[in-house]
Amino acid sequence: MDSPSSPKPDSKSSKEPKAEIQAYKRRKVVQKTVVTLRIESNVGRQKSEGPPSDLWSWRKYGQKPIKGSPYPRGYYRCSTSKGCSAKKQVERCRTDGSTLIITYTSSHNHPGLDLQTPSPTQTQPIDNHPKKPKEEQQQPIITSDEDRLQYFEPPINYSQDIIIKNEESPLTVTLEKTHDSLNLLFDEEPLSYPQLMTFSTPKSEENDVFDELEELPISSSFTSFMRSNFFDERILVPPS
DNA sequence: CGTTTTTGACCAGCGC
DNA sequence: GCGCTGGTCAAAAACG
Repeated sequence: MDSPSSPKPDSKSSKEPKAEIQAYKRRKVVQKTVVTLRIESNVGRQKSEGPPSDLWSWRKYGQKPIKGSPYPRGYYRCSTSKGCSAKKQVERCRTDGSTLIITYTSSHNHPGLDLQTPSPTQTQPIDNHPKKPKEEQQQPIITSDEDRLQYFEPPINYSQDIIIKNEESPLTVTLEKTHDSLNLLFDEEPLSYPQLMTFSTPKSEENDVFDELEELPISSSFTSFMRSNFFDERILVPPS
């Protein structure tokens, strides 16, 4: 179940070492927003991966098989703007192939398409953010660092449940997107979404055999965690 | 012809 | 200190 082509990563082809390799990310302290959406039978454009669903264009720059997951993880970069450093990782849930896990990193330096937010004056109903000024869609919220600002907009082309969770927080917000456009401006504290705490009962879709095609020892905690979010609990709101 | 995707290799961080 | 895993780059191929 390794590489479908050459499962033998040879390293004999020693080409000249690149001494100009840019410094990789030193740490993974960058803010990451994980959006978990369930792919139902509603998907019609997703071939097999499901990279779209955003307002920006993403260019795939890498793909790697994740240990413990039968599905590879795709690495995308925003191609809408040349100077945009927004990135996202798309992968499927190891236990549910119907669940797509999109991890957004960095942020966009440009507004998304005008597919939504027709009224610049009419802000989104979601403004429970204390720091949510009036940046409609043009001026980025520059607080301190460029990594701080973030144009975040969840996929709005599907009708599945979207679970947004912060990597650095056990918090998991599950919200159900109906058909409206949701503009969420995430900061480093997505702990304030009292209105987004809506949950829709997941339809009993026909899950593929992914449920048992793997004999990987999944931690019971993980399973419990998943179940808690998908079937029992909807959101975990830690006391700020 | 330009842009995007694919694939292999390389490197850094982390765990053991 | 070594090995493993994850993340990114780069070249070639594919596609529009």
